[in-house]
Amino acid sequence: MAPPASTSLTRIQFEVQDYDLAATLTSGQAFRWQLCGDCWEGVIGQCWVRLTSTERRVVAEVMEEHSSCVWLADYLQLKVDLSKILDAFPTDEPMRLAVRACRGLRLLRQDPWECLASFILSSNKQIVQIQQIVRSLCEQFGDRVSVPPGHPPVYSFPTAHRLAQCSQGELRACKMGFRAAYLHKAAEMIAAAEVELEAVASLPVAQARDSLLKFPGVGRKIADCVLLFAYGFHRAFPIDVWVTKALRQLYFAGRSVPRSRLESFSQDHFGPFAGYAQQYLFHYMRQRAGRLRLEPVHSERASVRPPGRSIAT
DNA sequence: TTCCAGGTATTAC
DNA sequence: GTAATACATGGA
Repeated sequence: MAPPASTSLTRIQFEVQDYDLAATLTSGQAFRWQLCGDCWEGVIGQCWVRLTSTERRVVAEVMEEHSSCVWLADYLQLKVDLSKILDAFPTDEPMRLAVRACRGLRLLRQDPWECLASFILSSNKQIVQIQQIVRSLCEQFGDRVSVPPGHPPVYSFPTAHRLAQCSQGELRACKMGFRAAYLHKAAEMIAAAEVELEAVASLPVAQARDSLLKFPGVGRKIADCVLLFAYGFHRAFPIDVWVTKALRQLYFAGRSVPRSRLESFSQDHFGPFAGYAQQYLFHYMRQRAGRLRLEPVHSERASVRPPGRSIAT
């Protein structure tokens, strides 16, 4: 376990248009971002990151050794022209309301293994519980990363090789229940190079999906999450309980609709950025149901910055 | 206490 | 092929 390599912080500013950082980081794509005072703190790869945003800027603080900003711009998809994406959405009333509710929401570009593993842990779990499991997994099996002086320890997401080495019992201690067997087997498959996640990126979407479906605990929905959140396949359209509810209520007059019908409708109706539209509908429904509580964490971590107002609106 | 959660695998028809 | 059911755990 390597000690922190440096102690100095670097500040990087990005000019942006239409970037809603809070919506992006709380929309159920990634599970490691925490509101600390008026900042968001998380880990990308081996790098601790603190983010804030204003109307025209995203400001990042990272340790000096990670100050090349290419990886961060890629993760946050800062260069994406959002207006082009929103213009491609269908012009119906539900989409208009969803965009009005969370305009500026972006899809992230995450590491495939972290995304795959996190979503294997997501099945039949609430987002807050997924966050707890992932945090525990990182603390138990991740590596310490460099943080500012006085900051509590922070850990990277554990590699597949690391998780393949530990027992299912050790994984279960992170409260993941029956998902431990799935995660462990998936880690073993990666470690044995049965599926190469890097190669999936260059496949056509159907073949990419088939590759992901080889992992235990991965069905259509989780495969589509990874296609969308890690690989950037913008037509992937994960249908979970919230999106099912959104489609039924907003497009099928509340009727019960077979999953197969929802799948065909999603592919026909939402266009080339269907996955983006899906994320707007997902976040809109959760917002409407009052399921987004953006309160700063009440721990010593919050004292790194003075508590500020909630970003929730 | 009961229901349900960014589902999947298994079994039954 | 579609429909029910078990699965670990904990928030609401």
